[in-house]
Amino acid sequence: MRSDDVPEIRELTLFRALADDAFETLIRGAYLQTFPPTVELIREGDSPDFLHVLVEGGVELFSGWHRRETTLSMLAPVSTFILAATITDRPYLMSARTVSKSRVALIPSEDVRTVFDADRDFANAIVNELADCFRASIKHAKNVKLRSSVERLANYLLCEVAAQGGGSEEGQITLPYEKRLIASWLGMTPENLSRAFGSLRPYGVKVEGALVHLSDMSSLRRLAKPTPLIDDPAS
Amino acid sequence: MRSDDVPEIRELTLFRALADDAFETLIRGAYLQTFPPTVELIREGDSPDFLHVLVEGGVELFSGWHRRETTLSMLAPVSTFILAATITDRPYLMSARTVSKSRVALIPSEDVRTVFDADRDFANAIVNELADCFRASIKHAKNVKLRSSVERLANYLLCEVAAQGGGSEEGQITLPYEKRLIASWLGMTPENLSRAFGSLRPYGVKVEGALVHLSDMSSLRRLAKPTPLIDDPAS
DNA sequence: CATGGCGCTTGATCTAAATCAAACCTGGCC
DNA sequence: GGCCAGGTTTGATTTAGATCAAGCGCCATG
Repeated sequence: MRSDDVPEIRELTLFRALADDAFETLIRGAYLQTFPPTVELIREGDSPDFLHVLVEGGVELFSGWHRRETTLSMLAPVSTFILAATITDRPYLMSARTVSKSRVALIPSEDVRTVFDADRDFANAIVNELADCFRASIKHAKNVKLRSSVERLANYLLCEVAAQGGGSEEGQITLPYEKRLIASWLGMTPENLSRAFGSLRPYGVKVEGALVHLSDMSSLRRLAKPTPLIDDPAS
Repeated sequence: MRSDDVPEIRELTLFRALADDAFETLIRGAYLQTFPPTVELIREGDSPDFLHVLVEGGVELFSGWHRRETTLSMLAPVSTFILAATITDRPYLMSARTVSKSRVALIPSEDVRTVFDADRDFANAIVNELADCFRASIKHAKNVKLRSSVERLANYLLCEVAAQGGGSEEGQITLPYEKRLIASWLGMTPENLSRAFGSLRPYGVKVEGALVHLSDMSSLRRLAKPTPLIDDPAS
């Protein structure tokens, strides 16, 4: 494992409270690989041999069912996947694929479980991480079941502009993923995402490729009606 | 707390591995209440003062957003809610309401966190319970995003007949909840659920009130295409 | 036993989104 | 610099599901 990446991995909430020797145990048995885009790292149904850590790039968690496919999560560095499968040693429910050139650390699941048994702080961190994942999944289900596709897009844009340091009235974002991936995560087709962007034009939303300008966020908020119980990742 | 209920609560996976004194700590501070149907036990956004244990009856976990509402989970005895909120001490993301006369134990969240800090086996059980909740939520999101409403109903019936001890070709179930609640959980209106039942008639599905007869389960499976990665609660 | 309320079913209509097709645009590769 | 492939946009059409309305049936209550 390149020592360059270790500090960034150490700083992850999951690992931060770990005793040094416990962290060393995990890192010593891990290895790091760089993957080009569109490589399938995990296939749903498979056994979770590793806890993956995305160090650089981007990863999509998705699932398929008889010629249909949907995106369930989009991961940014630095983050782990899939802790719930690793800790319970049950088959992956989701597949994972790189969406851009990515560097991923693979930590053997057995090592994770060994340290989990031994290190109290790690157990605490795991509990909080699992609770966060579960809460994120509930928010996603609420988003999909309670809102129309235009409402989901509007709220997505408001979240993204907050994450990218925009103002409270105007802002600009660069979409972090291809539009067809965002469409899939939001539960719609790429054509429909395009039409949804179009229907937000009267609310001050202007699209130029991957660049999106928001010039009337009050108006957009009135349409979107954001709530921290769905839209705030930290809540 | 009535001593009648304590053995059933003790047998829950979450509490089974607890040391006797730790379990006593939880039970001593808890109290038990009986509620009539349609009582709101939890409101989303509120602070999680208690971990609830459903001892008898039924509870629906649901969420609302500007005049819209959806069911996110239907709980049967004996089960707990909402562990993720209790353990992280963050606001409830879902509301809970009784769907029939129910007996519910309320265990103070502080006691839960105290025992979590002190009892290693409890920490393990909590991790597994959270992972299970997260996995169930992923399966629900997959069901909602990947399947049509008829496919969701067909798979629901196949699951329910397996849970109620039906055969592999024919079976009969009693719907455990009102149809409008099942419709909400499956992500459709009551009218649409009725029509979905109707469109399953050619597949051997016959409805009489809350009683459902399945007389051609091979045919129904070919339509439903069940997969353990969505439909098996134990997988 | 009668009445009223709520859940469910059915019919008619509307709408949001998917599907299919075609054209355009952009970026990467030769 | 040109070409090609993939992503995106736009148009037309279809479809799944929602909405609205009305009627029926069942269960609980008086």
